[in-house]
Amino acid sequence: MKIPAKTISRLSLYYRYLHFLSQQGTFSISSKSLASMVGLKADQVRKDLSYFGAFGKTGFGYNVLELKNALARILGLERGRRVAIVGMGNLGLALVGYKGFEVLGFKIGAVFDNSPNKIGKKYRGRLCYNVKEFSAIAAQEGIEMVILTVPAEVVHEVTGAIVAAGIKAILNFSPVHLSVPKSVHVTNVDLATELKSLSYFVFGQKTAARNA
Amino acid sequence: MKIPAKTISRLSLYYRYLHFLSQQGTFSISSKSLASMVGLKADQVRKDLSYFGAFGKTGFGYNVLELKNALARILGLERGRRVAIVGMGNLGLALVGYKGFEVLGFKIGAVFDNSPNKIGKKYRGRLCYNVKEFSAIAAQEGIEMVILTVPAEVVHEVTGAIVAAGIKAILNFSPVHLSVPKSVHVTNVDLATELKSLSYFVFGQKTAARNA
DNA sequence: GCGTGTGAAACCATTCACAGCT
DNA sequence: AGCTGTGAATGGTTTCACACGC
Repeated sequence: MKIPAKTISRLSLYYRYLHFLSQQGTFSISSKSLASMVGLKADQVRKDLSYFGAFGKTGFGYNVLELKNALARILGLERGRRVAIVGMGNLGLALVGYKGFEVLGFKIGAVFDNSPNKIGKKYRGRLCYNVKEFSAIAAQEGIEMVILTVPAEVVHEVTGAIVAAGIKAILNFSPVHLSVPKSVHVTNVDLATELKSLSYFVFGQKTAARNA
Repeated sequence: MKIPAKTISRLSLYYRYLHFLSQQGTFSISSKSLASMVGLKADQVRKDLSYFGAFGKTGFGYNVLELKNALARILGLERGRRVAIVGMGNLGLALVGYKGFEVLGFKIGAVFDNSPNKIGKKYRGRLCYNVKEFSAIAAQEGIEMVILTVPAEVVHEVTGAIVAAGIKAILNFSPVHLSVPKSVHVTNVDLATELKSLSYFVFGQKTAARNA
């Protein structure tokens, strides 16, 4: 069966709320309550889960811990993945300190930059390596995923090195399209684009004059 | 005609590349070349544009500057929108310094926090205000959009203040669902969720055992 | 020939509605 | 009674394919 990509990102969302609920000691939850927490309909939650199996008990709901563990398995989170951040500019720096990653099982295993000012310095306790050494350090540190926060000018070069090192997952914050082999998964997070879309919904004009 | 939300985010993307092309002095471009820059098919580009009019010349392509200006009009970017950042933690701090916003016509008009340690300090030249004064300062500074980077615990309270101040556009980085009136547009950027989705595509298992 | 604009077709995702279990 | 799991229906988006203009 073909599973929609949107289903996957919703599963990630559910996982976060289940994590929270399990910390609260909540034992069970219905699709309806879970849905209202994340701002969706109960149908959607059940359909999403149904792609992967039947996790609930009829007339009862879901066991929070069981469902959380099932989602961890599905999402590949059973063991903490080691992540590198490449590019110690503003954004990279902020992400090194972002607690949301560690809580959910990701470990920042190494950070990289190309500037002599930054290489060798420590950021939140992590030594910054030369991006030229990426392949060696990534292997040594068991890096499996990369968060890419470098400026547009060096994206292609850096991406080449990351792909060559065998990394298959890149979360790309730089505002350019990455060309990578199909076997490498890229998710783009584009802050300026998000703002522009938002601008349309509030201020944009729904139609434009035909060109003269 | 109903315009897909996805079309809008792609228009934002096209805009960025057109901006770049116009700086290079490129005069015209075909849907095919534009598509290859952003990693899409030419059909998609043409279809997206066709919702708003006919901007191209048959057998020739699009005039870069004309198309860029048309998109600016459509997206509501003709004049710089003033944006506030609420929450001067790691991420908020990084975003104050993020150049991508200013380049594309957004202005960081004010920054806010609730901590006495931060209120009154300057961040990248911008005075940090008490979030309690949000309404007054936002009016004074002509704030039209908000980037929300506060911790989960205070999200509801802060969101209430933002909505009460009449803001209609929120870019939410906090990992909780915002409940706001339908007239307020929220776009969520959830970094941990993006990483988890990525994890699925690389490490996740496509099916799970039925529950025992 | 090259490249746009656009209906029509194909594809994908969400919502509905209900059977079935506890 | 309450809630899940899922086929069927609906709705939305992308891709196709072709008429038309330069």
